[in-house]
Amino acid sequence: MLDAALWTALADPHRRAMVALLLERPRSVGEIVEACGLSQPSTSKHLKVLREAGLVRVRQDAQRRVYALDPGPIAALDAWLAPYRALWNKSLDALGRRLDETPDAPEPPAAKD
Amino acid sequence: MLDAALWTALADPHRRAMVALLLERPRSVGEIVEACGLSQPSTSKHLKVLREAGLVRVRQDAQRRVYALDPGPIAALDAWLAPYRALWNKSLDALGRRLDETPDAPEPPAAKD
DNA sequence: CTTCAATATTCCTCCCGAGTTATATGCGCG
DNA sequence: CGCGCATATAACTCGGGAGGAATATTGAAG
Repeated sequence: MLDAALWTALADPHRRAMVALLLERPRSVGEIVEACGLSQPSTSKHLKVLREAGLVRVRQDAQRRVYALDPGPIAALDAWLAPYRALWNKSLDALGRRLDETPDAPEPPAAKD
Repeated sequence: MLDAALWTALADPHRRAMVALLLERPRSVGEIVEACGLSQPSTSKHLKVLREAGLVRVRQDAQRRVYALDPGPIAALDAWLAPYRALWNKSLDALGRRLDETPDAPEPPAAKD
């Protein structure tokens, strides 16, 4: 189960914030530090976790390291989610299929679509 | 940020296994205990976490408690994922758009669109 | 080669989450 | 009404993850 690291990485709200931040555009560590309000070492550690989960990639630009999002692992998350999508489609479908189990409602003719 | 509990719940591999188990069909606690190989109290605690994250619902059947998956939170996860979907679609698109950044390739005339 | 800026790493502390054992609750049955 | 089964909760221990301070590393510039 390789994506255990992926779930662990995304379990932390600060790391999710970083990922959301990197969705807009790649950023240097300094920018991320300032945006997240964390200390620099803590930020670097979080970035390391994201890196090892494969969620981000680093490009070295002079002294700066620019982090960018890697879409692969998030696509894997989407794939994990796939089997459940059928489930909630079905439940929405059942909702739309009218709740005729109401014992005292005499079938209101509201055909709202 | 209500879905912090959701991420926390799904961060644990045992709980993900339980969720996957409940995707097939609702199960009693005893079944889940046996399937996951955990002790009964530990299983109950995990189920409590899933319950408080809204991921599962309980139906009481005599002494047994039958747990079933609730599609709502997973749909929320899907919604969270939505902004990233564009990202990896774009990256796949870029792959298909041919990697013409190869320095020695003299601009192949493949105008594929 | 020295120095400075940007980032990573180490060490330490603390809290939270997971597991186990023991116990409580609730329900059906005789 | 007391017993046994299924599940939940409490009390406790333990390991890991998160945060901060201090330090190491790397690259650019002079």
